[in-house]
Amino acid sequence: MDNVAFLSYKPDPMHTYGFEKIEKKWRDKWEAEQTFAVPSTSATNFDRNKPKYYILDMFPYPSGKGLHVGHPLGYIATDIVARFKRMKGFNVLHPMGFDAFGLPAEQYAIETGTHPEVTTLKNIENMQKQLRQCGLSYDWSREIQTIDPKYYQWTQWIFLQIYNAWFDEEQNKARHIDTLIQAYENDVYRVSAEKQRVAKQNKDYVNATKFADLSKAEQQDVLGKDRLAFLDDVTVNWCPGLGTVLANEEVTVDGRSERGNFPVFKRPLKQWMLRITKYADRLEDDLRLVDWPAAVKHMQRNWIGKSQGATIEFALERNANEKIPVFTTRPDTLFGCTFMVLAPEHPFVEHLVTDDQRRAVQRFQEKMAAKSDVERQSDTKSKEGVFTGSYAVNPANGRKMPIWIADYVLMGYGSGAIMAVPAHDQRDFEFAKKHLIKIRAVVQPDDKFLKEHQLSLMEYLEDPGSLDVAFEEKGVGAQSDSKDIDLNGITTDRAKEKMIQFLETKGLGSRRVQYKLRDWLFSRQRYWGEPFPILHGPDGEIRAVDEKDLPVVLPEMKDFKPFASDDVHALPTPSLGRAPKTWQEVEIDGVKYTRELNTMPQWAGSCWYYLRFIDPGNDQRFAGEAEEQYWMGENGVDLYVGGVEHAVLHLLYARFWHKVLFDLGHVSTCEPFGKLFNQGYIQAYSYQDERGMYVSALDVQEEKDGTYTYNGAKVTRQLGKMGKSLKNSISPDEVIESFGCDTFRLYEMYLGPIEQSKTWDTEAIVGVHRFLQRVWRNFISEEDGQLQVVDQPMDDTLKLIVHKTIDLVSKDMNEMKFNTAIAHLIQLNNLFVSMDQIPLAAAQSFVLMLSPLAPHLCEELWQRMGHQESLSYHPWPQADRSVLAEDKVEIVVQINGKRRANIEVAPDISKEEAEALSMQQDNVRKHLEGMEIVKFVYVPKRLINFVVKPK
RNA sequence: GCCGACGUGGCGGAAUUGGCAGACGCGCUUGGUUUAGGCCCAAGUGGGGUAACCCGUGGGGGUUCGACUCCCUCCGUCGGCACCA
Repeated sequence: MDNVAFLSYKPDPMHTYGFEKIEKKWRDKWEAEQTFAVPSTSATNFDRNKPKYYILDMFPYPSGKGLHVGHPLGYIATDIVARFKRMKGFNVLHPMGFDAFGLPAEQYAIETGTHPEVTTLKNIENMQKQLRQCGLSYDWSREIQTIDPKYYQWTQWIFLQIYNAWFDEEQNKARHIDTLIQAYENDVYRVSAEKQRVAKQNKDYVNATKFADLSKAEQQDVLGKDRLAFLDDVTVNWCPGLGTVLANEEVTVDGRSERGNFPVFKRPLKQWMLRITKYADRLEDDLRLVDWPAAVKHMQRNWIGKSQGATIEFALERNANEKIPVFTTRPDTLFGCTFMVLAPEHPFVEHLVTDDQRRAVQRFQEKMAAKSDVERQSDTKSKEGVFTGSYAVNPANGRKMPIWIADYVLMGYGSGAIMAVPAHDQRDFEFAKKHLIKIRAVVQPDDKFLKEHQLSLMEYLEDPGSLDVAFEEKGVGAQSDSKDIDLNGITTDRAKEKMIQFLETKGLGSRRVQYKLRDWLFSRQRYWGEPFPILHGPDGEIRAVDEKDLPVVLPEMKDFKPFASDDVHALPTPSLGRAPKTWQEVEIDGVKYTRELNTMPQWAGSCWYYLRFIDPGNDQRFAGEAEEQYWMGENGVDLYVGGVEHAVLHLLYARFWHKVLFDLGHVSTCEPFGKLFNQGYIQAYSYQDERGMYVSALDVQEEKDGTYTYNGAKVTRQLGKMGKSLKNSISPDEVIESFGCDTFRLYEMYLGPIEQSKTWDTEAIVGVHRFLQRVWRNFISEEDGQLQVVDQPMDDTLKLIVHKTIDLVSKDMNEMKFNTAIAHLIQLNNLFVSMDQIPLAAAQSFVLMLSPLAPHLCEELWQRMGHQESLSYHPWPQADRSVLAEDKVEIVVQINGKRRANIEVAPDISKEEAEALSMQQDNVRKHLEGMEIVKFVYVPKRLINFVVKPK
């Protein structure tokens, strides 16, 4: 069947069951009876003693484009698990909602010229309609929308928790800001490390002896140095095309916005930041605790970028008191350091440069400043740099080293300066070769390396000719040339350790853990987001909105467009600047405050929505304590399913918020998502004509020679995403209309493992449809529509097969291997086809097992079997172990690994009995003739193997 | 460049975790039903051979009575990170 035929294909009514009627009947019934609604944990009809299972989908953005068949893949999978767990006796929480704030919704609203709320609500309604026909067992009574003021009231509340918290390094957790104020007021401010650090940063306040003596604005300024949410002058990613700044995570590698693909520029700006870096260590460490795909953990670790090493102070040659700190992960190679490199923007450069080098350095700095980030990052080969004229002293051996600046050292990481060890670092090596700087090998390579390059150890370490390959060392020992420390002949790991200890005792440096993770830029200049619950006073005081005054409702505005611009130099201006003055200005006790005009980023609402589902109607707290403890207990969300695209952004931010809430005592687990599962994508072929235009995939014909044509013209084929613009999108609606929702669900699951990407193949769908038709025909007579099931016991063979299937399908369900579960059910059903009459017990087990996958059909059959209650909460069938414990098993007899016979034996016979029995087989005897048995292997229940050789 | 995952018929994919490779479905072949096509039903379908049997899980090597599965190595595909010191 080609694609054209698929469109017009309708199963023959003569040979299909009336899925349209059946599916509508049961969907309506579930909805009318609220079958899947979960009562409050304190309700009388709620059994708190039953185990809980919280299963969650990543909630969607209500985009205007509607769903294609790829979207429901994860929802169908979670629905099957939810239905399975209910039958297994769990209280199942399975909610759905919409993440409706943010750029995509606003961009769509701008494109269509209507208010984002109107378009968003319309899109939500449309998506709900599409989701409903997939037969998903959500508790819709718990639906949430992030744009609802009753929801974002708590988003704002959580922001205030973060704002009113500081990170106590000693306890390695967040605490309420009052504890810090108290410490300051108890005069600790004057003497504590905090005070000194703050004093250093705020030279103006050094003279104040008491915290209380500072002005309100000054106090807030001091506290801002420690609050987990704070205003700061930072270099931000400014995107004029979108009229907003973006988080690092929202900028692509080639320096464009992830949404809209507009160019992004660096520029300094005062912005709200969240101090996620304080949690870098715990975010990294606690990945141990969660059951997540290795790839996602890997990506998060990569993003956090923890590396262990040391900070080493390098003194200037001309003045030993002036020091430049560097960070290194290879302190053991300190003796091999032959020069230093600073980032071109490093503030110390000005101080270092000598008169004769000044012009060259300035020219280089200007050149680097002119380069965009994009250019600088893509250009990893050139290794440009210039000598500053100054020298530093290697603290370990007193050698004099030139100080350079170069493009390959970044200001944003470590201290913006490095010790260069050209012999043992690829980049330093390339730089040293280009600029003819001395190379010194100090780590001894392994024997294999020396052999390959035909070098002796001495040659390697001394001969300049060997240094072309020096940086390739594999590291088995280290050399040193100081009397104070001996690293010779020990492993790299031990040498690192020894060097750090040496540096610390000598006061030359210290152990240091460095992270790539930066603080989270939390403000946006767009309209369609949560307003900050923050007020600005006339004297620069920052003041949190009182909790009782939440929510700060987003003002009604006709013109909500961002101040976007083609002008690179245009300044970021918040859209809320267009809001009425009555909204912008607030008077408290005679003081006029203005509202914060930035809004929160798209991620804010999704950082905690899983907590709201627990108790969505609560207007006293984000969720009731007892409810939170029950549903989040132990593992948090028990199963969280969504795409890998959220591996770093959403999942890192949500973990961070959750940890703050945990530290402040608002939630009971330190991790929100115990188990995470990434569903794959559904891919589809798209077709382009000669001009590169996409043509409708449904109208493409495959020719006999394997090429593809559209209206007779040749087109090229490519496998990729499904989408309206690619003209290869298939909506669930059309599939459900032709084949029914049960077939659609079954088919999506049958394509392959959920975690894998797979190709949508319109042809194969008839396979599972045929299966469901056969199921129907097996149970319901075509002539009279009567149930064809007899209340008779199963014979032994059928019993064994049914119980084996129960065993296998149960296992598959637990492991979410729905494709193999379906295969086993098809197999059992094929057995039913060959039977005249199906025993009731077998039919019931079969229908129960199929029901999570094809719920409508199974409910109908279940009812026709005489049951009043929905099977949704009926216990899952149990495999009878005594049936499965066979009294005879067939095992293979092999000779030298070759199968020679099959014999039936009792499963628990002895090795000797097995040997004797197998010897009685003619074929075995024949092959043993003239042979000597060297060894006899017996694997109980599996096989027998004779190892023989000619006599 | 670094890190990670994977490689099984014409296709999507199974394999009780080291035990009869290819379950199940698509496609294909033949037959039935049908005015015809579609739908539906039945049988067959890794390769070679009349057959007994032989060969087969990217290539090569190893461990084992026995390897898709474990180890080494090479090749290929996909994904992540990318001047992070």
